[in-house]
Amino acid sequence: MGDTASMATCFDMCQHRHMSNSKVLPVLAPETATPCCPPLTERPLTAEEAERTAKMFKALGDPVRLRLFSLVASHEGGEACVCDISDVGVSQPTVSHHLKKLREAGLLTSERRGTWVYYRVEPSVLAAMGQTLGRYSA
Amino acid sequence: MGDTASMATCFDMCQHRHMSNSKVLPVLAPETATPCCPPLTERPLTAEEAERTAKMFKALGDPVRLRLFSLVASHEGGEACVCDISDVGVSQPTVSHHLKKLREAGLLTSERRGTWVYYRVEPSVLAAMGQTLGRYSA
DNA sequence: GTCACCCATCGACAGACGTCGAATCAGAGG
DNA sequence: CCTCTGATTCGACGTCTGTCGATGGGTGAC
Repeated sequence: MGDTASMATCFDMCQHRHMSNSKVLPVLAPETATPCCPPLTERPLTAEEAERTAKMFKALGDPVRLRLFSLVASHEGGEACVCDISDVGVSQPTVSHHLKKLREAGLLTSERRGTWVYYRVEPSVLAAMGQTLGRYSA
Repeated sequence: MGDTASMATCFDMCQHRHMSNSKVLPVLAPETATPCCPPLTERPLTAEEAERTAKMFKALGDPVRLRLFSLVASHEGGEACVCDISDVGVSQPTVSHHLKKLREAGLLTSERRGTWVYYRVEPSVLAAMGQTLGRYSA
């Protein structure tokens, strides 16, 4: 299950710009990361770039996953226990399944503390996606 | 086939900030549009918001579609004929199928001029997606 | 230990999705 | 008119995916 790690490193090459929250995020050596993806308007994506980038968008392409992600992202303290976000209209196994997908896409990280499992947003991957969308909103 | 229109209007409520390209884009009356989606970190998305927003991400969640979109977005003049972007490794009907999906998601618009059909990026929807991702990359 | 609780995994199923070839539609030009 | 070319639609097929109930694994309390 090394998907999470590979997606996380995928991003870090994408940070052409400065990040103000470098204190919070672990700093990875650039040479260990594979390049992720330029803005979609810059040049046509290669097949591999598209394959890699599509996984991130696909992870947010399901309504339930999007709600779960939003619940974690907006939760107090930046993290949420599974029991806090299980009320999205699907069964508990399904919630677990979607959280796993989000984890595999590198969008969330999980940590067990005692009885509960806490999920937390991986900001770097979000930033990579935003960068891929380009500067339309500037 | 009113999907394109509804997605386009979905965005325009999202423009809390000024837009410099209002000359290019049609200006829609805000009261005719349904709100799209706040940043994912601001508050949990409702079911309808998630449903609507997920469609946009889903559209970019396929490698072939992502490449097609990138080909249009990066093409000279901001638009591309289908014949210019049909070399992505799938058959021509499949290309047409994916372009239709991107159109229905509001990400592309198409226009027939003589023999050829030209596709063009809809910048507003991209902006809405970027805004939904929040300010991680700022 | 035993029980209760939280969460993940398993197995199965229906529906959605990507893909193709064939057919069809739309213009341009004989 | 007919034909050629570009693009979409149709019908079919295999695969992927979201969902569930049942089961299992881990942790804390009694």
